[in-house]
Amino acid sequence: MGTWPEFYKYMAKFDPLYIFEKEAKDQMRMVLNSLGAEEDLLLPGLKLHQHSDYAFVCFATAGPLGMKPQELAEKLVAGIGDNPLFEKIENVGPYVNFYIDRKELALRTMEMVTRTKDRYGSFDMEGQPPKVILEHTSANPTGPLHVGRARNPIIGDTMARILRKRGYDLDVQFYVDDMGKQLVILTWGHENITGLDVESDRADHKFVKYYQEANRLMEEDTSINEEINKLISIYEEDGDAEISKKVRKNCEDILDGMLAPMRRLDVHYDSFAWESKYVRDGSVKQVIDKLRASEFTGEDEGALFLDLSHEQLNKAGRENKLFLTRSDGTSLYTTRDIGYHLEKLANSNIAINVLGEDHKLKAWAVNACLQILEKGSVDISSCDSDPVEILFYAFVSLPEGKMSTRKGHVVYMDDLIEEAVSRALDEVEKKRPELPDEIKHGIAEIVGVGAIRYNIIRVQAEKQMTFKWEEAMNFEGNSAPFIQYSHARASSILRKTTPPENFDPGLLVHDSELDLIKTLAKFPSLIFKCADDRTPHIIASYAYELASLFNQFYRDCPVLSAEEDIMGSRLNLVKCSKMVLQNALNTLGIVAPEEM
RNA sequence: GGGCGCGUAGCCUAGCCAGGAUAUGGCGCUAGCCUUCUAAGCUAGAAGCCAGGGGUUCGAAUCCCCUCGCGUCCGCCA
Repeated sequence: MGTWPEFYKYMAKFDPLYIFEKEAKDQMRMVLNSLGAEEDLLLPGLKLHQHSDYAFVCFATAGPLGMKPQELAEKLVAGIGDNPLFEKIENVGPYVNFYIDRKELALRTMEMVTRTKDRYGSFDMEGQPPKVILEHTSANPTGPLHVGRARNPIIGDTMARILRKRGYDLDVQFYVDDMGKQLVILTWGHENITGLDVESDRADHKFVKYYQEANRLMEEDTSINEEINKLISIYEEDGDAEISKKVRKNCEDILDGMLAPMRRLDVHYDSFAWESKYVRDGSVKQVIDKLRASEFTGEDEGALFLDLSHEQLNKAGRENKLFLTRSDGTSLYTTRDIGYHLEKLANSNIAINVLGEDHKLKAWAVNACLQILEKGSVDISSCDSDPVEILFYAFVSLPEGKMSTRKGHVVYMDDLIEEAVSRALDEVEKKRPELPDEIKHGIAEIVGVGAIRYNIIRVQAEKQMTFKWEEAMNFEGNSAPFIQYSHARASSILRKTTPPENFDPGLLVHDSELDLIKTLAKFPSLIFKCADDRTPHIIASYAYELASLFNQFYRDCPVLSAEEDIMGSRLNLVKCSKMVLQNALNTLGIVAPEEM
């Protein structure tokens, strides 16, 4: 990123708060230096804080300087003196508090929002941006996506939007598992089972029934079991072009069906990686040969395994072998995944996967193998040395227990979306009966779908969730419709008058106005941090906070009835708020409606 | 049995990585606010041994150790 002043100029271009933070730090550094502090003592406590805009906590620094914390705080305040960027800099006991000059902040923030519009909160990388491959969803193409799986695409797609705003060159990939047994089983079912009630225009819904029935038949009839197993090995060896073609066709159809609810949720993929490719092109065989030659693997009746009892791999557990091939030498899922990831690493600077917590061991093994293949040794001491970065999420369960297609304990995404949109439509009918039907349906779709995305993304990925209809359908309080409603309110004001080009931000002096501006200012630095920390759920909190502050402003500060100068300033604040609400919602993949 | 993750008011949840000043919001509950830019909104109130116990520290929801509870994995399945 270059030298410090260059970085400063870079950040100041995108983040209106940056100059204030830098100035506070520079001032602190200057005074601390004059007091004889070492460089590493300077800034342990300088951060955003509830009691002021920036606060420096003096405890850690005072001791080594031979001062009492409060004494240091007083010296700092005296040494810094007045500063045009800050309204006031004062100490409260051992704390030094910086209060940003609100007029200065309003000016800079509103200027930046007005100028950059939908790019506010987006960063450009300097030079060639790093290439990131983000893999998400990658669900087995056997049937419709259910709610238990829904966390993956929503976390993935939101993360993708954040990384794009951060400026990365992003490729979002869906890894299609077309080598597994399930596809062959389901293809056999489709060819051989008749009389099944499968009316549906969606391949995923149709095929899941053949899949379930074929599984049942396999269990009760050994001859069918054998027949299908034979088919599986023919397919794996690509021994019959006709069979391969059929399986691929079914896979594509199911995949297309599965992605229908994703399209409705505005979840996007840039490319699809087909598992079979890595078997057919020989890369999996190369992986196997190379791993077989390494000191980290062993063989058990011809089956290759990763030896987890090896001192560098010491991963405890009852079973210390993680198998990489079958006895007949054919590959297993994990091994093919390594082939895929080798290609990924070759084509990217950063590879990120979104995975359920059940994949932890496998993901760990893939990373270990990638290290073995790359450098012949393994470092499992920290995730930082992992070639592939993983975002894990905990499962969504139903109140009655785990979601299971087999037991019928499932809520499909399609049903969830249908229900959400239908409930949203009820609300629109109640609240806006005068609107034409077409508009009502449009709003219901936006609101229902938004509510689902929001309720899934708002919770930290690694926390377990229990799916409850009442919560998923929440249209008030901490929910997408709450935020959308604020946006609609802002739009409604702006439909009535156009904000003047020239206005005085200094007229915005009400606490509600100032709090709102401060929150508008935080958006870019938040995107930056959420991108680097991989924490998409924080954007949900932010959007809610912003909407809430806009609603308070809406209550406290009449816009259209205000005196002309003030109206001009407020109209511009509404315009900026609308813009940032829209950008925040867009980051969450949620549509910002003009009315609702 | 072992690995990994989670545990914050009746319910859901932020903060935890980089320890500091009265622990963030929502749902629900109680009491209010629509002749005024959309009340899917706003205001006020009650409600917390931050799972439990030790430790480190001037200071711990946050760091370390132990215990308990929940989830998940430990297939020549994917």
